[in-house]
Amino acid sequence: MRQKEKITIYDISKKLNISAATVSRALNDSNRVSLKTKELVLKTAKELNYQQNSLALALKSGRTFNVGVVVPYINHTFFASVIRGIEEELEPKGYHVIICQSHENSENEAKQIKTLLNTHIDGIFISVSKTTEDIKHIEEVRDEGIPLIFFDRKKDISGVSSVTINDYEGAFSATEHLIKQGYTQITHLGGDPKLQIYKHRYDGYIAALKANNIAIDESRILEVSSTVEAGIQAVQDLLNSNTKFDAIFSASDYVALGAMRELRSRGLKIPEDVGVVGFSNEPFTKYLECPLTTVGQTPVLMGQIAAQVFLEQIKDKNKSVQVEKKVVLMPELYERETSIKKGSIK
Amino acid sequence: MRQKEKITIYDISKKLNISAATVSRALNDSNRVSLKTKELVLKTAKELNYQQNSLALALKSGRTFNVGVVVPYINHTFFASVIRGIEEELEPKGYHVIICQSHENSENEAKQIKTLLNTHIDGIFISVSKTTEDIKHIEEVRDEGIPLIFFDRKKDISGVSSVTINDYEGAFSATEHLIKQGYTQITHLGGDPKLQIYKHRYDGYIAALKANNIAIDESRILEVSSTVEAGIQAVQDLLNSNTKFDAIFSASDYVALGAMRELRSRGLKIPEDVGVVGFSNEPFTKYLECPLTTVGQTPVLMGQIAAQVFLEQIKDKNKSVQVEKKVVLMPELYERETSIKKGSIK
DNA sequence: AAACAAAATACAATCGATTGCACGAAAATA
DNA sequence: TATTTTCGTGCAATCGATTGTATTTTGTTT
Repeated sequence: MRQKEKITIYDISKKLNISAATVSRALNDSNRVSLKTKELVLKTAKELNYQQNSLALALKSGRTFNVGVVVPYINHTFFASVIRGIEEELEPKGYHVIICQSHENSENEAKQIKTLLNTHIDGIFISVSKTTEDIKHIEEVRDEGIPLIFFDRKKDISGVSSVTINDYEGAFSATEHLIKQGYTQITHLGGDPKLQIYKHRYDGYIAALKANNIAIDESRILEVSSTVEAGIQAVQDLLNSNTKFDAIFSASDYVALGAMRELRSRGLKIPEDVGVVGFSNEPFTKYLECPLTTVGQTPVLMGQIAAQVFLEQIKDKNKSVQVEKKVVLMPELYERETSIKKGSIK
Repeated sequence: MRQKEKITIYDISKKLNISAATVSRALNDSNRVSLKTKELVLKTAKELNYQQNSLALALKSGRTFNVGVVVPYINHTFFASVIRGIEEELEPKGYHVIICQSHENSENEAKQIKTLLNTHIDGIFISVSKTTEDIKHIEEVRDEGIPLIFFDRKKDISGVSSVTINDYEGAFSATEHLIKQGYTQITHLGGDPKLQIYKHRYDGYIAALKANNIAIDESRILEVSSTVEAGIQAVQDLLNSNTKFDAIFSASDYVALGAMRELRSRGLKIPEDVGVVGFSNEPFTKYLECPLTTVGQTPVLMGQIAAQVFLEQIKDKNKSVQVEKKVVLMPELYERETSIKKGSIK
């Protein structure tokens, strides 16, 4: 196990009989070093296979070229895809991405942020946990002057940038799509409105009904958690309470899947008897025998944009006033079979 | 944007009129500092909200408490889940996880490893890309004395630990399961044997047939890429060439799904006419109307074990001889509907 | 009270790179 | 030729913590 000894600027300086300061300047292409010396240093550096020690640089400069990403769980496709986007955008610029999981728990989230700050990251990307209400730990990041970017799940904090999708429009177009297909009694299986995304999806649903002069029926609106089981339960509740409906707009693909299961087991046909639209474009939706119509959120793009926002903030860091940037992406409706009545003309 | 000035041991030393060395020793609970001074320092540190500067420590000690993970793509459920396991195991020990993507490209992989080494990570976890044949960049990690752990996709390199699943057994039990269900003409849709995992799955398939005295028919064995389209194509090829078969064991869930699609569109019933078993337990497999029997790889566990192996190596680092550790996990067969003939007794 | 051992603390170098300031030499100006 | 610029380079401090080696202080022993 031969531990290769690392080459430093001192090794170069000794070999060339010049000072380390000059070596440093030469490597950084300072105009205070003669061309001859520069070339000599560069050549020697290459010969000795010199690699700049990023730790020493980080200690001196305060920049680590590391960024932190905090998400509830990294093995949820959506978050993993956003992270992919961030990584692919930042990697060419020399940044590394550190990942942290909050497990949908506000205290974990706060702790993760704290250790990230102590690791001297250059920026933080975060999608807040469902339980996060106290935002002190997030404000602290801003107050330390560390660039902070929300993605998807944000909180309204002045001075913090965010990249989200337009959940309102996504829900609106999904609902309107159902209406255009001839469905009129559309239920909404929504999520916890404490998360802005679910609130917006609800709003979009309501607005689409209003825009099409369809009365809003509160009994058709249920708040459920994002699981298959909750979807099954929701349809059971609807049917047992004799609520009439001919379509479901769910704020979650999992809930939509559960709903489909229950509808079928009750002998209802999709899309003939009931149309179904989900949200998120989870990978499984397109692999179903009857592929699920759903709203796609372009997560990789979201990550890329978030990374770009970060890079801009870094660049503008010397500027006196940090302007927050709010990017809102347009979701995309994937019209598949669960909402297209056979023989109907779109 | 008030940039909080960080408190250092010098601030504490000034305030207490003692040397920074003593402060450092007090904070590290050295027995060369009097109890009185220790308490005083600890109290003052808390008052001033002192946070140890991890960069300075890293520069001095050479340990960063960062580890790197290199995977083809982080938004593939399997890899994301392994990373989750690694993160959850290492986070309590103070480690941070840096992620890199190779995009299934050997050169990218080498580059990522190089920049990771330059970032002074304390260890590297890697699942090699499909195109990786030259392993110089991996040997370099070992030669630098950086703990290296392969997971799932490994290369045989002396002195490097690995955590894999027993693909052979997984394939064996999957194939035997089909045999027990009464299928005898079992095709294998395998992957590129350059990757050990696919070679082992192939071997397991062959062994199961032999163990059950079933003749091996080369025409029933196809090598395909891991996509739905390839699965469709494979079944078309089999049917067009009039190859007889009553079951499919696929080394990929995606290929299995494609195969199922094509079988159905040709009017063949699953599992009555053809049984199907996949590999990986991709999330979508259980959400299908006819859930797919598949071999699960316990990826989160794999990540946890890999992290444990790493922690052991760190602990043993002072030991003269580094022993490589090879952990092989047992896969789990999820028996679902695509391989269970109705009315059959398991 | 002197002598010595033990305990507590301080000094200074180190990890590797950057950078303000000083200094000498060469070049430009008077 | 004398004086001022310009240019190239070196010195030393700095980033914050650790640690081997003094040095001082305290306590014990005779």
